[in-house]
Amino acid sequence: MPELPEVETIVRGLRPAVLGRRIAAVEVRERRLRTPVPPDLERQLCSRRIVDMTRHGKHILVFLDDATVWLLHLGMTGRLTLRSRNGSGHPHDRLIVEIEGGGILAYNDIRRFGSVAVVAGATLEAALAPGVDALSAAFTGDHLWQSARARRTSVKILLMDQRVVAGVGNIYANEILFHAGVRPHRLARRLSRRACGRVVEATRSVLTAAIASGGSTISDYRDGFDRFGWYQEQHTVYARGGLPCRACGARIRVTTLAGRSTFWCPNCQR
DNA sequence: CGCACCCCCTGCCGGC
DNA sequence: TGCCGGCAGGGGGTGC
Repeated sequence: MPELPEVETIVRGLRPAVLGRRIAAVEVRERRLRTPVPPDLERQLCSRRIVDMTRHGKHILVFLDDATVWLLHLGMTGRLTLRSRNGSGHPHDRLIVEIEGGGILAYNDIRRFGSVAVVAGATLEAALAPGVDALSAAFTGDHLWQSARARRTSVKILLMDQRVVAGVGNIYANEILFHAGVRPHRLARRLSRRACGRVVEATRSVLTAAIASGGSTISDYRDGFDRFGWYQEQHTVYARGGLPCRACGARIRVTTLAGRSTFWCPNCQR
């Protein structure tokens, strides 16, 4: 589910609500996530004050007052929401964090593909995928071009490789390549610097527009306050196989690339 | 190295 | 109506 725009929306919403507050209690309801929840997570989080909350790629970073960082990755169906009070009726709650005077931060994850950990601030970079954040100034056409040069893979697979650029998943890779006018299976190393620049520009504009719409809700995604995103209404190709292209009317094509559904317009993308 | 294919897990939807 | 296969925003592992 959550790619960069969804994670950014969650962080923007929750950050002001938790900043400066202390974690009063921690309850792990399910330790079997993608990687098992560490046995000492409760101890690592409890009584810590939250000094900052940011995002890198698809990771949520919660900076704590003992120079550690609480890392969350939401996988496919993860949600991080703030509720006024604890309660039952939330079947897939995996982690409950009580914020002193600030409600309950609940990590809910139907499929348990997400992960939770606490790392020392000094080891943060090692804990994250090495790719530059898709919205950072470091993600340039030249960076993409240089990354593509040594590799023999398609531009879509490269764009989704978190070691190259962090934050782009399947929905937005499809959307970005439509806006850049580039076919997903084009060999990345055969793109010109100029074309790489167009892909990076499209990345910035698509992700920014998606954030402005609160992300895409396909089925499971909700923001930090349990609200839907609306960018799915602006999707041009994703999940539109067989439908007419919004720009030219040609039928949107569907194929599989690296096991992921891939959509493109045979006329608008070359 | 790249990639096709599998896994993890749960829910939903369409077809029969 | 009910069952079964296929598919889903992610990531990691294997073997060719």
